[in-house]
Amino acid sequence: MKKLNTTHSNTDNRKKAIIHGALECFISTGISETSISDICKKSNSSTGSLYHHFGSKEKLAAKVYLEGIQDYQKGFVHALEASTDAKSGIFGVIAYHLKWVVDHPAWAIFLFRERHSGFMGQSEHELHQLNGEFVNKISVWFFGHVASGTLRKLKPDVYQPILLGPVQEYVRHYVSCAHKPDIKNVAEELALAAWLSLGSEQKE
Amino acid sequence: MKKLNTTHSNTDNRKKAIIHGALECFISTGISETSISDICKKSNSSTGSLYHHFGSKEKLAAKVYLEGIQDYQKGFVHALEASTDAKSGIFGVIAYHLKWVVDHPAWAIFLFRERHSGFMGQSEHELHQLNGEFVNKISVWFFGHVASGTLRKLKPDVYQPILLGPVQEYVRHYVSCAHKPDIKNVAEELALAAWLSLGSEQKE
Amino acid sequence: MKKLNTTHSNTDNRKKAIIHGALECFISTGISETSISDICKKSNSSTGSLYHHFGSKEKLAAKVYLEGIQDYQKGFVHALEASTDAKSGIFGVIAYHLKWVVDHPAWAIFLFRERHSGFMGQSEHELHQLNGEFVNKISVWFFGHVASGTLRKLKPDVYQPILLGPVQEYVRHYVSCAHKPDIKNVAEELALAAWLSLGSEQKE
Amino acid sequence: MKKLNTTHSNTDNRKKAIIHGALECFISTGISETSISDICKKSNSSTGSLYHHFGSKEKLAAKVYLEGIQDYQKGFVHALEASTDAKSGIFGVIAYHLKWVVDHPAWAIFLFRERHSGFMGQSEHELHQLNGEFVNKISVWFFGHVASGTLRKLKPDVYQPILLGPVQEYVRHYVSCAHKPDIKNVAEELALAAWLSLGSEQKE
DNA sequence: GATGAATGAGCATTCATTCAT
DNA sequence: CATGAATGAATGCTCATTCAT
Repeated sequence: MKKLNTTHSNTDNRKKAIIHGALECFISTGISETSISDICKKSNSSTGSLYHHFGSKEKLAAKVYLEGIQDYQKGFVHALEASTDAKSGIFGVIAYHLKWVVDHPAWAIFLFRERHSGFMGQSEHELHQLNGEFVNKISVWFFGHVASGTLRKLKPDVYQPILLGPVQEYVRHYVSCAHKPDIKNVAEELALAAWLSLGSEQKE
Repeated sequence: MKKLNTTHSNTDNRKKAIIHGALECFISTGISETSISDICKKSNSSTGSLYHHFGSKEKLAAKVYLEGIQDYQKGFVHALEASTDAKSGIFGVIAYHLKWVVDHPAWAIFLFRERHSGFMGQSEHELHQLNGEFVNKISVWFFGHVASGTLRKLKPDVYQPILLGPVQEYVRHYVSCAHKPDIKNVAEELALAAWLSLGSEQKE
Repeated sequence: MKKLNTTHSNTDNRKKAIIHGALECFISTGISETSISDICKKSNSSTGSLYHHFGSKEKLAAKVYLEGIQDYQKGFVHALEASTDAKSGIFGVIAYHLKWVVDHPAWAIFLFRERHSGFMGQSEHELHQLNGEFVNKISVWFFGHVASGTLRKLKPDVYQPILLGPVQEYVRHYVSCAHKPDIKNVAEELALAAWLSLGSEQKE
Repeated sequence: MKKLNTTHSNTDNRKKAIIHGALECFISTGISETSISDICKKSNSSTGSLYHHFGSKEKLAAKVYLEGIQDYQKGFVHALEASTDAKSGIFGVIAYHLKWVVDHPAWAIFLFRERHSGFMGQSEHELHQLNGEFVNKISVWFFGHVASGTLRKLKPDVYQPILLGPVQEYVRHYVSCAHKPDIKNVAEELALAAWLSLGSEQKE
């Protein structure tokens, strides 16, 4: 009478359905504006079930956020660390960022459209840890290339803005409208821009 | 015989108080998370008064937003159009942006921390018009300098991200923590980065 | 400098405008559902003015009601007392009722569509007195004709319902829809019905 | 294994309690003047529960109305159609009407004291359908007896007013005061009145 | 008399969360 | 684990009324 051998139980499917339902709701109406009942309808689950699996709206939102950012960051770091030199690293991560956005449109909207302070609640710790490691790895990479002279020496705070600010800004706009970007060419131009700003070949 | 010379009526003061109270609340807890009652407490006004003057929470939020963005954009365009050449224009607007953020910390948090789609409601039209003119003026400036060869020719969509993405990203971070930036030097570095990305002197 | 010789001052006009504005609002949305502000808009007056002249919403509603019912009752009693015999009295008041409804459509809706208990508040006394006299006069008329044998002897409570119930019911329906009745013929049929019910010629 | 044979679930009881609580409130203070909180107190339920089951105040009011009118109309039609001739039909429905009022005093006040246009909102359709069938059945009955010559031929619009106007008017008065009528005798007199007005035996 | 800003209690409704089944 | 009825605090908003000008 027991369920034998369902490797991925219904439980897992249910959880996934809720997470995706929540994501859909969050991006189409905002986190605060999404009610538990909205999520239940979208994911064909019951209030009780949702609470059984996630405990609270806040924890569910955090779960959604972490799920996405983890995937994003893992690929990002991989792209960076797989690079053979500074220039290819910069081109790599910009291309990666754009591709990730195109491949995960819902997550992209959720992660990059708004700030998420205040919604992480108890899970803020987990997020901070994640971000700490992420920033750390990026910094290590940067400092290595600054030390070797391939990247210009700047105030530590500006590396990430200069590297990612333009793509982020571009994506934020792309994500607000519904319009698909011509990734290939845009990636090239944005990456080149970052490289021109960060690389150390003398100019001025 | 009445009301001679009350330059700023109580009505105006009341409205300003409400707008500023709302701004304070919005940035410290978020728009959705701010209740009308919060705003009333903060601005020492009554529910009725708030509604008498603004009609709804949505319209109030829109008013707050428009008030801020109008001031920001006016100065921005001025800085751009006052520039004598492309390089000084770029350095000018970056410096302007950072200075505006430091001078109007609350507005900066409100305007630059989150997207505001969905909170403009009926006022979206007014905002679109405002943004339209703003983007237009910037485009005109850019195309002029591209035509004259001082700026590189790129896809139209990437100019603004490359110009402002880094400062925005920097500011977003600065605004999340509470830490005052070393504006002077940071402005210089961010402006130079933008110039290196956009200027047409051959490098690569 | 004083207003000389305005027989009907602006004050009177203002009061009339408010009463009629209120009546319009009351019949189109209901008393409770009509706000003071609605009435002000409809009558081009200010809140303050309305309160200056009428003191409260309740008193205004009462004034509107009394104004109407007084006019109605005066004509009714006149029609009754001017009659030469029972039959002509009955035909007279039924015709009067229908004509009054057609001539004062707004008042008719207001007076005959709903009960007005609870809205008279302090003015209930005035209304009771008015109704008392009205019912009294009708009763006197009835009893006279019962005594003289032209009208059947019935329980006192049923005379008015039998006399007016049908027209009231007819009017209530006519007033709910917007459809003009063929007064002439309908009046004849309804009056005859009342006469058949009340008159004493033997039948059954 | 669960819930065997709970004929009337708690849910049903809860709904009934709310409907009756609402009815009580509506007749004692009016629909608009009754607050949701009043109904909750009267019915020992919570706001949330009320909204869970009825969706809105308007829908609840409609439900209360429909519940009552359905019961009233069903019995009315039955009394009419069970009659063997015109006269017994008329006497039957008048008696039925009065008896129903006495047996369901709260419903009677609610149904017959005020017009309910405007409070049905979305449910107006359901009501119109109900009323349509009701009026239809009555008309069929009337036309049958007119055709066979037992009832006088009149304009279609006046049959119902003449038949029911007097009782309605009588009941409306009875319902405004709290005084119990001497049903038996009154029913007789009102029914006779209707019969005298409608029946075709020559008189005048 | 006229005006309309100000007040704050009150209202319908929503919603995260709990819990019995 | 799943369900959905129940809860009640909280929210945005309305409105009769007051009062300074």
